[in-house]
Amino acid sequence: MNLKNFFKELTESESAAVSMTEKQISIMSAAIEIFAEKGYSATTTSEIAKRAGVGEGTIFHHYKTKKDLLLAIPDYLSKSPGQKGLMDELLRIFERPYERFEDFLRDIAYNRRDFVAKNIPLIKVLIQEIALQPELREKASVTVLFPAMEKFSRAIERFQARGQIIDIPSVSVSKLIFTSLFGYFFTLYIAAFAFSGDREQDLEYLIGYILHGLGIADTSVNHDPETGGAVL
Amino acid sequence: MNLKNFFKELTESESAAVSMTEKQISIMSAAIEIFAEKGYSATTTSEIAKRAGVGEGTIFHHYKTKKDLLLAIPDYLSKSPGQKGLMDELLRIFERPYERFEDFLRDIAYNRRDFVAKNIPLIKVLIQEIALQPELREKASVTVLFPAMEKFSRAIERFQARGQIIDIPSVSVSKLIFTSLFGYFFTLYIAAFAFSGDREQDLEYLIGYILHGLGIADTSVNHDPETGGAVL
Amino acid sequence: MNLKNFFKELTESESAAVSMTEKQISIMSAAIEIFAEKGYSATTTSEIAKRAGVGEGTIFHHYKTKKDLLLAIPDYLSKSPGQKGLMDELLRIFERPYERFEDFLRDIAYNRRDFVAKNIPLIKVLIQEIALQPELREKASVTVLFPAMEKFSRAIERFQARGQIIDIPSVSVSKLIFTSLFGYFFTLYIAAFAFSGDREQDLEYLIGYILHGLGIADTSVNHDPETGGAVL
Amino acid sequence: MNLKNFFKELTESESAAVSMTEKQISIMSAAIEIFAEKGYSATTTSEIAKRAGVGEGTIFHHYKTKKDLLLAIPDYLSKSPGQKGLMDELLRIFERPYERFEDFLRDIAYNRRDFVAKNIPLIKVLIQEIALQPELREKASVTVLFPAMEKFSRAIERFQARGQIIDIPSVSVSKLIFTSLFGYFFTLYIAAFAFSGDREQDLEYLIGYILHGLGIADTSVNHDPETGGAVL
DNA sequence: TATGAATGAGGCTTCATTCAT
DNA sequence: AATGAATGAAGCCTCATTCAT
Repeated sequence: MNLKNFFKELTESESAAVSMTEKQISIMSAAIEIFAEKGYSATTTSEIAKRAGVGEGTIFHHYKTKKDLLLAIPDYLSKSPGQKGLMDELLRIFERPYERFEDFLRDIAYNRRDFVAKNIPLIKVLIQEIALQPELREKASVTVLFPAMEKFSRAIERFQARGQIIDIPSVSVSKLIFTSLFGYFFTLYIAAFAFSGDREQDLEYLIGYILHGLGIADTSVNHDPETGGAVL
Repeated sequence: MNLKNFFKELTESESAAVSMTEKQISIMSAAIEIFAEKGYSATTTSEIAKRAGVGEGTIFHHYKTKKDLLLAIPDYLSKSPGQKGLMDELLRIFERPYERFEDFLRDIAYNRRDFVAKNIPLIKVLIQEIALQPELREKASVTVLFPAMEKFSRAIERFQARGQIIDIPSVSVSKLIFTSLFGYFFTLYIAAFAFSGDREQDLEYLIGYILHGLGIADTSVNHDPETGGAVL
Repeated sequence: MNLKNFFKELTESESAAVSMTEKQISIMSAAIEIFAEKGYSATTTSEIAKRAGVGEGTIFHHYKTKKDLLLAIPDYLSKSPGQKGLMDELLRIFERPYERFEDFLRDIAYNRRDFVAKNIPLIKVLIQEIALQPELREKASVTVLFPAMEKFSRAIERFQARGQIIDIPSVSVSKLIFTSLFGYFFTLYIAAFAFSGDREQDLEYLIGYILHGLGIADTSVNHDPETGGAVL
Repeated sequence: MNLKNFFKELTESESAAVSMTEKQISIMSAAIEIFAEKGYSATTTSEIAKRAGVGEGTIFHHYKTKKDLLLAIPDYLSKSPGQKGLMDELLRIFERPYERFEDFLRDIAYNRRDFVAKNIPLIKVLIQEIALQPELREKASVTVLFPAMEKFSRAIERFQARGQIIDIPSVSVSKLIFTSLFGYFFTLYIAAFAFSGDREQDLEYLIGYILHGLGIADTSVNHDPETGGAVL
C-alpha cells in the first residue's frame, strides 16, 4: 500500500490515456458492457468485437489475451478520457477542509451515488470479478481501494480531532461508512433488487442514519464485547 | 409476495429434502463449492462430477442442464438436511417477542454472521449469479428476500410502536439495517477484501453504530430533503 | 437363395410368433414407428421405451442391442400375429392359376397397394435401412426378396408359355414389373412427394401401362441394342 | 411452382458457385460421401472433417450446424463447379424439339443413367433424407422436382399433340415415366439389390417397355376403373 | 422378468487464439 | 495496424448399455 506508487500510476495512467486509440476505447467499453451483462467468463471475444465494431483479431492486437482485457479495466478507471477523475473527485473530497462532518458525508454520498449511477457496468464488472479473480482483487486493492481508504481515514481523524464524531479507531469508522454506503448502492444498483420506495428519500435516511450512528450525542447505549453490553 | 405460499414452499421443500438422494446432495455441494470458487460460467460439469465423486452423466440424470443445477440452489437452501433452517432461524428471530431492540439486533447480527461464515460458498454463488441471471434473481427475491423483508418490517414496527427506534417508514428501517449488515458481510466474506482489524470488535462497532443510527436519543442532527438539512 | 430355408424360416417364425410376448410386440411396434419417423440412427432407446410403455432396461432384456432390434424387423414381417401373412398373400397370388395376365397383374398391384398403405412405417424402415446396413440388406434379400422374385418369375413364365406376354427373359420381366410398382409406391408413400392427382386413377393408368408395355400386340416399335433400334 | 423463380435461383446459384471456397467444396464432398455411406444421423462431424482434410471447427465456420450442412446439399446440385449442369442437361432435353418420342425417351434414360451412376452418393443422401427431413423434402420439391416435372409435362404434351403417345393427362404420363425410371435406378444403384443380369440390356428392355406402355398402337387391352376393365 | 439409476464414451458445438493477407 | 478464416481443445450434453434391486 504505497501512496507514491499509486499516484505515479495515476499520473502515468493519465498520460497513457492519451495513447488509447479510438479503437482501444471502443473495445474496452464494449467489453465492460458485456462483462457486466453476462459476466467475464460468459462473454465472447467475438461479441465484444461485434459490439465494438472491430474485427476479432483486432482485440488481440491490443490485449494479448481475453484476461488481459479484464485486468486492464482498473487502469481504464483513470485512463479513459471520459472517465478521467472518477476517483480523483472522491480523493479531492477527502482532502477538502470541511467545517462540518455532515457536509463532508453528504458530499461523499452524493458523489458516489452519481458515480455509481453513471458507471453501473464498470462497477458491476469490478465487484463481480474481484470476488473471483485474485489478480484483479490484488490490483484493485492496491491501486484503488487501500489508497482511498487511507486518505479517508486521515479525513476521519480530522473530524475526530475536532470532536465531531465518535472516537473509535478511524479505520473502523472508515469501514462503517464504506460498508454502509457500499451495501446501499450494491443492493440497489448492482444486485438490482426491486426494492420499492423513493431512492432519493432513502439516501437521505441513510445519511442521517450514518450521522447519528457516528455521532457523539448519546452514550447511554453502549456495549462491551466481554459482557455483552453496548459499546458506543 | 404471499407469505402463505412462502411457508407452503418451505414446508414442501423440507419434505422434499427427504427425497434428495445422497448423490444429488454431493452433486449440489460440489457444484456450489466450485461455482463459488470460479463462478458459474467458468465451472466445468466434469469438474463438478469429479469432486462429487460421480460420473458426469449422473449430473444430467438429476439436473437436465447445467443451468438447472444453478437454479436448484435456492431450493437447496431449505431442502438439504444439513442446511435445513438456514433461513428459519432468522425468521424465528423476527417473530420472537424481544424486550429491547438492542437484543433483537444483536441476535440478528450474530445469527447472520454465523450463517454467512458457515455458508460462504453458498452465499457467494447466490450473490454473484443473482446479479447475472434474472431467473435466479426472480426466484431468490420471491422465495427468500421479500418474505423475509416483510417479516422484518413487522418486527421493526413493534419496536417503533414502543418508541424504541426512530419513526421513519419501517421498510426504510429494514433496508438500512439490511444494507448495513449486507455491506459489512459482503466486503469481509465475499469480496474478501483484506481489511485489517479485529472482526469481532468491528461487528460490535457495527451493532452499536446501527443502534445509535436508529436511536431516538439525539435529534439535534437532522435533515430535511427539501432544504438540505439533516432529517433524523 | 434357398427356398427350403426360406420356408423353414417362415414356419419357424410363425411358431415363434406365439412366443412374442405382449411387451415384445409393443416394443417392436414402437421401434418401427419411430425408426420410420426419424431413422434408425436418430431414434433413442429411451423414446422407444416410452412409446412402448416399458422401462428402458426391458428393451435390452429382449434385444441385446439396439441393432438387434432393427435386425429383428424382417422376422417380424412373418412373426407378428397382426402381420402374419403379409408376404404369404403375395406368394399365394404368384401360385394361383390365373387365366389372364391382366387379372394376375391387377391382383398383385392392389394387393401390394393395400400392403404398402397399411404398413408404411414398416416398409419405410426396411427400405431406408436396407440401403444403409449391409446385414439387413443381406437378410431381407435372402429371406424375402429373392424367394419372392423366384416365384414371381415362375409365374411369369407360365404366362409367356401361353403367349400372353412378351418373350424376353422372365427375370427381366419380373424386374420391370417390380421396379415399376416399386417406383410408384415409393414416390407416393415413402418419399411422400406431394404429387397431385387421383391415386386410384393413377394406379389404373399404371396397370394399363404395364399391360401394354409387356403386351405382344404391337411390334412396330422395336429396338436392337446393337443398332440402336427398338427391341420390343 | 414458379418457373421464373426456379431459373432465377439456378442462375444465382451458378454465380454463387464461384463463391464456394475450395475448403467448402471439400467439406461438402466429404459430407455427401459419408452421409451416403452411413446416413446423415450416423455420420460424425469429426469424420467429415478428417476426410475433408480440415479442422473440425472449420466445418462450423461455414455451416452453422450439422443440419445446415445437409440442407445445403440441394444448393450444391447447381452450385458446385464440377456438378454444374447436373439438372440443366435434363432440362435442356425437355426443351429440345425431338422428332420422335423414342429418341426423347432414350436421351432421358441414358442421361439419367449417367447422372445416377456418376452421383450415387449425392442421390442416395437426397433420397434417404428427403424421406426423413421435411425441410429437405420441401426444399428439394420446390427447387428441383416440381419445376422439372412441369417442364417434363410440357414436353409430353407436344408428343401427345402429334399423336405419338397415349392421350391421358400429361402429368400422369410424366409420373409413369418418372416412377418407372426411378424404380429402376433406385433398386439398382441405391438399394443396391444384387439383381443379376446385364444392366445395359435391362435398360433397353425398360425403354422398350415404356415406349410400348405409352404407345398408341394396340387398344384391344383396356380397362375402365368402374367396370374393372383395362383402360389403355 | 422388469426397472431405472448410473455411467462414460463420444457427439456437436463454442471459442480464444493464431496467422496469412 | 487490421482482419477474419482456420483451428483444436474443451465444454455441455446424449445415449446405449449395465446392473443392483
